Amino acid sequence: MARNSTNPSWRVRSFFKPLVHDDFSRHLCLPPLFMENFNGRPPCKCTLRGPSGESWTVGLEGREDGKFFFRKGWQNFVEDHLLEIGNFLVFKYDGDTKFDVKIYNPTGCEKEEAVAAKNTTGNLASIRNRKKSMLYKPADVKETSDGHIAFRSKYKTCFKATVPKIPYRMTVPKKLAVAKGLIEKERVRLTDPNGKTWKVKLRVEEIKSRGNRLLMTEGLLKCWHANNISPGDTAVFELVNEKRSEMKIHFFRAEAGGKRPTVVLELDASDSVVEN
DNA sequence: TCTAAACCATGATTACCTGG
DNA sequence: CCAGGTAATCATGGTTTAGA
Repeated sequence: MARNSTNPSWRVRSFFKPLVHDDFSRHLCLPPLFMENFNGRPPCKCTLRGPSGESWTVGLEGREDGKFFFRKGWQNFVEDHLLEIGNFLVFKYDGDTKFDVKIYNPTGCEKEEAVAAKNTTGNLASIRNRKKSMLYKPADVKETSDGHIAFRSKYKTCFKATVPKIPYRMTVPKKLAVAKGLIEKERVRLTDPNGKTWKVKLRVEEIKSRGNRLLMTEGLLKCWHANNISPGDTAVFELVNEKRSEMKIHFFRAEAGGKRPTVVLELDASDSVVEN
């Protein structure tokens, strides 16, 4: 049966999906009523046209319970548009195999980063990572006349720390950890300057009747190794997404003699800068 | 042997209290 | 209100232990 826009049997042409569960990154369930349009013969591949006008090919797979999901390729769409819980997607169907997708923030406004998304399907993961990294607002880093490094973040929250002698643990400043809810999280995702992401475990350590501290542990060492980072180097963490505990990390290496670089943090929208 | 957790020690900083 | 003393909290890192 030809599916086209003039087919009067198409009752449901569009639908919306709020992203409320954290499994959205693997698949997205389509509304059963919308699927009834296909009379049991849905296409196995669809094209999603994002807000940028670029297209992504996504598999449409059925499950035994009769539900249908965007599956194969969907993850690319999610990553390229930096989709996150709270985003609101509107799908408009052309009656054939194409969907126009609009993406909105919880504020009700269209998501800016999504408008800028470019399709890289089929390219290497590193290209995807690099592109993702570039979608973060770049920090303004300048060397001052007295040899210091002025780091101006476009995000509200950042902190700097020296990579400790015992490199597989690092303290997250207490105030920030509590204020930003990190103390209740199990993991953070760090994006290094190459755009590669690292899942790092968070662990609250009790300090014998003296309160506690939040440590980044498992996974941290791999990130240091991959970036050739050693104890004494300075790392700056920007909290780029509070809900998803995503941080972008910047490195400033110590000089050969072990002299640490002096990094001064500044913020555009003053919230919390923590200097250790 | 390496990584990571658990526990401990210490110095620095911050918060709080009190007397003038 | 302020200065000084004290207690509480925090950051850092060392040691020991466990598990892969």
